[in-house]
Amino acid sequence: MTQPAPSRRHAIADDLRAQISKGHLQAGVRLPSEAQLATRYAVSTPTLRNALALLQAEGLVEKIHGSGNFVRHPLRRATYIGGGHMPNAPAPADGALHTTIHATNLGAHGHLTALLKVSPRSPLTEFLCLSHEGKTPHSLARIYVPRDLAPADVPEGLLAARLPNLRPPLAVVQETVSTRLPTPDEAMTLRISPTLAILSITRVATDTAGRVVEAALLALPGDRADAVFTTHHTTEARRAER
Amino acid sequence: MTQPAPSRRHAIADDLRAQISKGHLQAGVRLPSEAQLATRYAVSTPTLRNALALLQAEGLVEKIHGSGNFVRHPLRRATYIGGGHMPNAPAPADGALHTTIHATNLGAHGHLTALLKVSPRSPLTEFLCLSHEGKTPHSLARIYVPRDLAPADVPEGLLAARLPNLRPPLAVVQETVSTRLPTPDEAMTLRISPTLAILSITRVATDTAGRVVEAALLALPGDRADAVFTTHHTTEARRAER
DNA sequence: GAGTGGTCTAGACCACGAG
DNA sequence: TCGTGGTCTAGACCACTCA
Repeated sequence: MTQPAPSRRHAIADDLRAQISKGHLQAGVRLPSEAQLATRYAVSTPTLRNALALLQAEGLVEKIHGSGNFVRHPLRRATYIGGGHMPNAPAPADGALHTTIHATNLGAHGHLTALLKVSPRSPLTEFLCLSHEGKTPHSLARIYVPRDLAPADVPEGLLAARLPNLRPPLAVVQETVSTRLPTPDEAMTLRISPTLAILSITRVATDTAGRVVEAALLALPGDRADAVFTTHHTTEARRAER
Repeated sequence: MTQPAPSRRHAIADDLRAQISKGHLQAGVRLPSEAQLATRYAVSTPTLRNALALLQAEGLVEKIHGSGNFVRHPLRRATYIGGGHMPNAPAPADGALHTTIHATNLGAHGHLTALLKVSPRSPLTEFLCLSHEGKTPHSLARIYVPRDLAPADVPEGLLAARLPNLRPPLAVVQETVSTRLPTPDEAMTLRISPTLAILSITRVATDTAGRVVEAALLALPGDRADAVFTTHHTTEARRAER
């Protein structure tokens, strides 16, 4: 009833998907060339490419121009833990996460002024954080901090270790989660297809005095990212809600 | 540097996008037919359709088979408030939300057994909730409750009013947010393109005795949905975290 | 340079929607 | 029925990767 279009590209995608999940096509292997696959399935090349585009949007296949189509490695899911505990990145399952951080000074502009509640061109420090698990990119974070709150003279090599400890006491952390297509930059950096949606998290941290001390823009690959938020309802909290 | 492919379809999409944002193409109007647009931009029909597909994936354009391409109405964003306060649906900006609920009895199976921590075929009640704001679908929720906790004899017409009040005291609410492509069903129901990612929220509510009293699977259109989670750090809570 | 994917064309045929 | 979008074809030409 809800299967009006068993089009060829879907049939081909289903077949390849099945072969991947059954292990006939193992992770990392190169698929036959598009021309060969088109011949095998007796379709034209655009149709076959259309089928591959479906798998690509699901994150099952990675296309590398001039080289071939590859079955992606099984996705270890990256879990972002909400609630303001994590400074910048999701925690990988096995802890083998490597983060590079690059700091830049700049002036507030655009959405940042609203997020941080500062005036335009007010001095900020941007931390650009890219996390890898092994060789695969795992998350991209842009963290903005008013410059007077930023660690001033920490060598870049030590930033990763120091950042988590440099934050003032927080009162409220608000995280807004949405999904969107990646910018070309983000797609390149995270090595995902430009057609694969990302999980976009905007985190605003406010200190006990009501000042915004951090705004973080996180981009997580949609094919392997979860964000988990746990709320504990104590009796008092439940009472307070009414 | 990051502009390697100013391909025609992107140029066309950019042009149409600009016309929409400038108001030259107003919300709700039908675009010229694909054949006419192809002639105007001097490209073939597949290329033009490719350009429209980009706008469709961004949620700017809605294609209606046999009828035409339409500029979508500006998206009032649907905001889901985390923390277990909302029974089933995001809150619309202006409160004009209409929800239809359909209840079904079924046995636990698949992921549901793990989510609800019950044995296979254990009796459940499913509430299928579809929320509309005006004529546009806003969210789709499938809520599963162990049958002995489900309201037994409430007429369906009253369910919407009763559901929020029927829940036992909660201890922990855990919400997992991810993004994925909609199933064909979901795309139909939410009236979104099958290529537009959705925000998928799995909410598991546990009562004070540690029993899972509800598992909810929510699907929100990715082009207009946000999920907001706010964490209040009291001094004691911060201390407890260490 | 050989082989791969990336883009595009010009046109065919089918399926859906509205009058 | 007619105009619309949906799918597909066969092949051209370009750009990238790797030996």
